[in-house]
Amino acid sequence: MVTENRDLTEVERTAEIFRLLREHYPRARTALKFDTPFQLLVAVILSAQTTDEQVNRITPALFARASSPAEMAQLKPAELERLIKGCGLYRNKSRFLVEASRRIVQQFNGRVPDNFVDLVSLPGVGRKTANVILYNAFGRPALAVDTHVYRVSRRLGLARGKRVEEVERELTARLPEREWGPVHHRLIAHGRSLCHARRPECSACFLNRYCPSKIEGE
DNA sequence: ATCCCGAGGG
DNA sequence: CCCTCTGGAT
Repeated sequence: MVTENRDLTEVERTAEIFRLLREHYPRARTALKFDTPFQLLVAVILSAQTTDEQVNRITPALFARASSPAEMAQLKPAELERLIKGCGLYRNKSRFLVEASRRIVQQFNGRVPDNFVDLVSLPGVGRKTANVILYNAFGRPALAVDTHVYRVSRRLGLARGKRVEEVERELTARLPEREWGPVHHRLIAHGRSLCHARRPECSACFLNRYCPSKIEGE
């Protein structure tokens, strides 16, 4: 109902962007396969610098061997590295998985914590991983800022801060809590399908009218 | 700021 | 060959 020929305000522009994202990615959700919070924790740690598809190829055999923190805590480093090879960064990830599993057993009675402070206290779990677990495993309001969310939201002018934590604050401030998780997945879907890191497909993008970073001819 | 690090795409 | 993929620790 924009009957006047005036520029949209910032609030109107961002609202329109979020609306179009919701319209184009109505069911965006994590592609990682998991049955329990612990399995999700493992999958998210493995997903660093790797595609979800690659993680899903590895986790079935891994979970068949160890699907609980108690079981994974006892795996020998060599065996675990073999199980997760193909994921990249496997030495770090192997160490994180064993150490985090031990801490979950010893300090949290074998249960993945459902709060941010305890989650980020686990080795290999940073802000992004903790927020992914809070939303996807426990249904808590959380907006994880990963490489896609960071890049896409800044290009669209939804956030301006340079630090990840600032971007997270700006995005959550613009949205009701129930939208935090869904928006995270929609921004990722958009980053993967059109708003690539290298050559964004601006001419094919349904948001290009509202995008301050639109590149002509792309 | 740098390191880790395999798989897949262009 | 180069780059990127839902990072975290030092």
